[in-house]
Amino acid sequence: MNKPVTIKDIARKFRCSPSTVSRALNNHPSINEDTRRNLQEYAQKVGYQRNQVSLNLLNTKTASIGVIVPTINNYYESAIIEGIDGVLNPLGYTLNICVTNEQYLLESEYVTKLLSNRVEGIFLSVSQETYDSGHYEHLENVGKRNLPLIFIDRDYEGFSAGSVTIDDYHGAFAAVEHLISTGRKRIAHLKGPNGMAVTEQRFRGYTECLTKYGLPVEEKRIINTNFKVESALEPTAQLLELGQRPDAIFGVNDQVAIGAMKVIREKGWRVPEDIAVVGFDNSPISPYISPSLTSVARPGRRIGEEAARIFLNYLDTTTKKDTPVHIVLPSELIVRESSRGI
Amino acid sequence: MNKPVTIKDIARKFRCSPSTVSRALNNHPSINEDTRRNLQEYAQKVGYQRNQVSLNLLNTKTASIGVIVPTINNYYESAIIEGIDGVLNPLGYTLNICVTNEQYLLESEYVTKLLSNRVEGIFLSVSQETYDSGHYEHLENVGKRNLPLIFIDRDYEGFSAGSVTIDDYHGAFAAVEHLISTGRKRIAHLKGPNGMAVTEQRFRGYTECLTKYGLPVEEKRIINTNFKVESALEPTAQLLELGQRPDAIFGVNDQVAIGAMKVIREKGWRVPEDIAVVGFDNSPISPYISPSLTSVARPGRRIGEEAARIFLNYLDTTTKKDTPVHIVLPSELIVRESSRGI
DNA sequence: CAAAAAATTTCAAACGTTTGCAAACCACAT
DNA sequence: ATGTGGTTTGCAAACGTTTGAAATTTTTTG
Repeated sequence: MNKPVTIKDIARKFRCSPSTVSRALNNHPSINEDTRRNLQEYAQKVGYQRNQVSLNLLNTKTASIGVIVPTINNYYESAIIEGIDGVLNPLGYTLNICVTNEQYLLESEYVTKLLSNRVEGIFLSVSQETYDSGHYEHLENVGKRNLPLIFIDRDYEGFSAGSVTIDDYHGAFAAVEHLISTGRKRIAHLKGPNGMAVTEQRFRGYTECLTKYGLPVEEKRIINTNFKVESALEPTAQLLELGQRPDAIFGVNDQVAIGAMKVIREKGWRVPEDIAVVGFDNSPISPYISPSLTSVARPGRRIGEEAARIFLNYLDTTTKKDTPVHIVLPSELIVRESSRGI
Repeated sequence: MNKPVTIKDIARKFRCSPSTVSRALNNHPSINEDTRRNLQEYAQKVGYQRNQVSLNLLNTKTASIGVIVPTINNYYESAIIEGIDGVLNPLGYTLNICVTNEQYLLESEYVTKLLSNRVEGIFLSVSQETYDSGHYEHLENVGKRNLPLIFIDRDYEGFSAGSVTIDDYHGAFAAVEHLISTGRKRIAHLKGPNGMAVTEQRFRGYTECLTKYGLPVEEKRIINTNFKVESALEPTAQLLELGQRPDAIFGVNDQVAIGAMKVIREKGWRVPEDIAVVGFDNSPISPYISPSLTSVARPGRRIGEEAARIFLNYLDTTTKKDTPVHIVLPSELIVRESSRGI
């Protein structure tokens, strides 16, 4: 690992000042044509790369922004990141992606690290632990710096900042309404972990829809999962053993719905004839599994894009930023085979 | 967006020198106990965050490393990243993730950017365009700097550097051998894009296995896809219309295999009775779709971890680094319903 | 009380680059 | 020779931090 060539090295070699080298490499007009060519050729030859770190220090800006997410191992999350990247990368920004694994401690450390690295904005999808604990001290310094902070996907009520989320409530409502409209009456819900906004919003959509149509909200038809496919297996088995077997299952996401479908079939029931299944996320394979999965689509990429635009607005000092912008994107029910009418 | 508080600001406030503040905040022993406490309290109060950028410049090191991948929107790729992160993050490194979208130009720009940002190593999963073009000029400066460079997942023969790949050849071989052992004779292959190492290795495993068992390699049973589920639909339909209909399909990845299964069933055939299907990747849902998908598991996380270890070895100057380390991890066939014996 | 020792603080340089301003150089006309 | 104007180059400061060595203050000791 060699030391990188610096402007000073080149200056020494050519017995000129660093300023001259700097200007030559930047095509400054007041540099002699020959000097410029020689210096540029030499720089090229020795593989000179301008030290961006020093520039960042000089300009007290870094053109980098932090993105903190619970996981990237997931279609939806990575679509969000692609959305942010798609808008900000062409503008010269570098993304600093941090994966918290749903841990408060990591989230907190990452915030500090990003602040310390002088990112110009932070996009944060709050971790589950952070939700549970209700902490937001780790965001205090972000507030003190008044650094652009945008919550993505998961809003965090305790803290005033911009946010882009999707309308989980209406998405869930639509899903359940659809199940009711196809004649289902005993609709179970495989819920996410308690306390998380996504979880609770969808849950609320579920319960309020049932209530609206005069159906009872039965506690025994509501079981928690952790979003993963494995976590749906045992709960689904339980549901199937209820005296009043559900005739539909609404999963908090596609993973859970897929897990439920597997168990249903293993126990000898049919989807959708005996039990309809609806998921959430519209993950890329949902149209291709069998039966294809009815699901609520979340525009992941657009969340990222909108969040990036909010960020860019923050920078625009002409706009007042006193009132944080909240954008709620609509979700869309996509009906497929797994919930066909009976 | 306020200017961050600096050590100088604090020094001015307390009418002392920046050195004192620096030492106080770093708990240097030669600082008076009271001074230290006062300064620390004040720093805390105003939300001082040490400027890592200036430190990076001072120390000419950044503790950050670049990761360039074609996409993160994919279980396997993101597992690799998690593997790298898992090893390097606890050691204080920051990952700088760059997504090329399979474009040479972006890959090239990212290399420059990372070099310019003085990352201490680069993990590169070469983009498809780079493969196609055979370019590697964008890596020249990495070579000149003698910066640790590790190819992940996709090796790049034109350039001498460490690499961690998986044994695609034997994985594919095992998959096809398994199909043959269950009595299949007309095994088709949904191939990836031509020219990519993964594609060609798996293809070689496919052809050589057929040959070994005395089966003909029929061109009309081999069709290209682009890894995505949609790109398998039309090709599968074609396969089904062959006079000699295939009795098995080996997909270059799970996505493609899932697409194939869908078309097979839509056309009225059964999986695995009429046509067996095998994928590659062992993606998390493969056990849960119906029929569950036989697939070759690639240890994505381990690739990342091993790559990180190679990187750490580079740093260890005691080891000679003249001969780049190449690690090939085994892949493992996982048999499920989609290829049950007839 | 002076001198020595210890404790605490400051100075200055360094990391690599850019940039306003001053200085040097050149050619040419007076 | 002197002045003018233009071209080219160099100086020095700045960004924020750390750190060895020097300087200052305080404490201890004889």
